[in-house]
Amino acid sequence: MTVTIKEVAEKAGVSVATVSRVLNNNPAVSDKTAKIVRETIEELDYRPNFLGRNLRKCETNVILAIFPSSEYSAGLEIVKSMHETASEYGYDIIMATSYDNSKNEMRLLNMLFNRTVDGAVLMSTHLCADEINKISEEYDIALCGEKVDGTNVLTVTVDDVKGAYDAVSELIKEGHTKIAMISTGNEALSSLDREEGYKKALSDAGIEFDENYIFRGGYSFSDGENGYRYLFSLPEPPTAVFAVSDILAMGVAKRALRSEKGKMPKIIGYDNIPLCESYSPTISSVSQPARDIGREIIKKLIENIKSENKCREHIIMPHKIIRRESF
Amino acid sequence: MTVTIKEVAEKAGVSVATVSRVLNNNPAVSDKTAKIVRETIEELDYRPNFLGRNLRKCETNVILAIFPSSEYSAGLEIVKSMHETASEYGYDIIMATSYDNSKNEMRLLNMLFNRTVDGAVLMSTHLCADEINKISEEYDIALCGEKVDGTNVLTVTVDDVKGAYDAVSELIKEGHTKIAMISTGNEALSSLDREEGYKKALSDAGIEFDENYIFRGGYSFSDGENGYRYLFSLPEPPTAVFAVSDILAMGVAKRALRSEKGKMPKIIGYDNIPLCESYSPTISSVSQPARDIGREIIKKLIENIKSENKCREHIIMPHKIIRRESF
DNA sequence: GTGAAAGCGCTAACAC
DNA sequence: GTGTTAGCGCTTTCAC
Repeated sequence: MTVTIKEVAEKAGVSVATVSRVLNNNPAVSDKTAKIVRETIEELDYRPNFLGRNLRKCETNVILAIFPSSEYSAGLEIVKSMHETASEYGYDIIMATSYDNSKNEMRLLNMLFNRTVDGAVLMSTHLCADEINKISEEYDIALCGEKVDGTNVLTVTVDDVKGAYDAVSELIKEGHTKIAMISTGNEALSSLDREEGYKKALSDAGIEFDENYIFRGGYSFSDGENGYRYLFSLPEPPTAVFAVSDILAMGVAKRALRSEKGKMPKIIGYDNIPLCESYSPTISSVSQPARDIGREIIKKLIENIKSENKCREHIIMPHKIIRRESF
Repeated sequence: MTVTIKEVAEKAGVSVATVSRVLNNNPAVSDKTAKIVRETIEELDYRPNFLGRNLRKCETNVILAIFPSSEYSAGLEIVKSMHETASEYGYDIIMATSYDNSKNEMRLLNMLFNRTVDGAVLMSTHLCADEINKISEEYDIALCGEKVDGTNVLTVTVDDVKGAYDAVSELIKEGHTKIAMISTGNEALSSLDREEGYKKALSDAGIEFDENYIFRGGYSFSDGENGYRYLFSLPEPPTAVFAVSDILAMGVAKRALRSEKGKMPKIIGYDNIPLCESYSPTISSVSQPARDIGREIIKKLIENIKSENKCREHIIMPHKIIRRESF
């Protein structure tokens, strides 16, 4: 077993309370005593056991970010900024992945229930509103990037309806009328919102919505490729494509590049992951302000952790359309 | 405060010891008592506080994987498989990023020192051999993907010298003699090994090594692009390029595609990240067996955690050359 | 089969 | 300014 506070106290010839005071920078310790204690700590290479400390204080200064899948690269950007903000407050961020499995998600949330972490950020979730509300009665959680209807929990997102609306409107402004959409098949809430925005933009421009112009697959690159194959074998293929994620957009671009028919449709993705800038062609996208999202959510979550007065706002951050070669 | 074991005991009319036994499936409890206790737990929605539990048992069943940067996507593959293996043993994996900063790394390792986690896997590290050895005397850690010379710690890697050797040898076999390398500027140990393998392959084939043919930048896509710009403005540009990472290789490919001089060099990257398959052109690569690496390292690490008999082997997993369009 | 009680390492009243 | 002590929530030995 490792060295404990008691051993430090004995060796330094003081009580454990004094050692504890030194550890917590309590000013009520004389400089002389503090010096001796610090030297002893150094000498024994003592590290406080946080299990004891946390048990007593009922806090860990760690926040858990739960990812839906390891492919959610937009989330990594956000976590990076969460980390920076958390550092300022003396908190650490750890990540874990549920691999799109609600059982895993619950298991990870156990770290919250059993007080291994002080709070959790769900970067998209498979839980339903009731479950989320129940958890938030007793624990500090936040939703990031994706709101869940019917929840009353701190949430930071972009407006997905509006983001999609703006993206599609840009395409319309350029004269396109045959605009297809590539969405995800499941009930990912952000996808549904983006579909709504897509339809609204068409309708506001007086373009009739054609169900055949929506392809619903999964999240992956190859789903984008399949989307291309489907859409461009239609009798009247689209001239522009709006995809609910950048990876899907890249899949479309790749297939288009290789197709013999040649003509490259205009393409716009969503999330503006770093790779958009690097892909060939570079991919236009709807950008989430990752830095601001991460900062905002951690700031509010830590405030919630520290106070009885819980903020349950739904904060909407502004998005931006980034135009690159694909559009 | 949440409901505790004591309240469960009172409500169920038994002692805390009995509740604890039920929680731990101790067979010495009568079915009747167990049933009552379980019902009470359900009723009160009681969740054991792991801080108490862990403090007592001195274990948390959580392993921390420390990432060097959020761009290390090959690591995500490995963590996925670590997670699968850990689950079988009742362990959870959490991730955190040091953002290539050894101070952050040490801060994260505090979770190990203060017993918040039972073990840690360093997915590449900025610590030196002495520090690592010292930590491993008292705590269970493992190195993954990158060995550190002079350490005596459980390590699972591929043979980077041989991986690079094989990649370059393949290029030579195809008749190339002007083979450049794109490496990282810093002292990332795997990069150094890969440089060694590169040189050895050339020398074994009787090709003279030309320092001008090595470009050293960072890890990013744009470093790959810069590498291309540098190499292909040399009086005698190479005909093939070996890059120490797939992202770098993609940067080269993109610039090559856009260059007016037209000719695409043969390109091979390293790590075989999923994107290799999706990029345009698809990127040849040296593949690490991510699944096997993750499984092996977690299996051994958990064995170490549970036993006094520490395995400190350096396990080398086989690599594979994956040929795609870029080569 | 069950309960009482000690104790894991730490912090925070409360004394002095 | 420092020490004594209770107790955070849990497990486990030892009685019974």
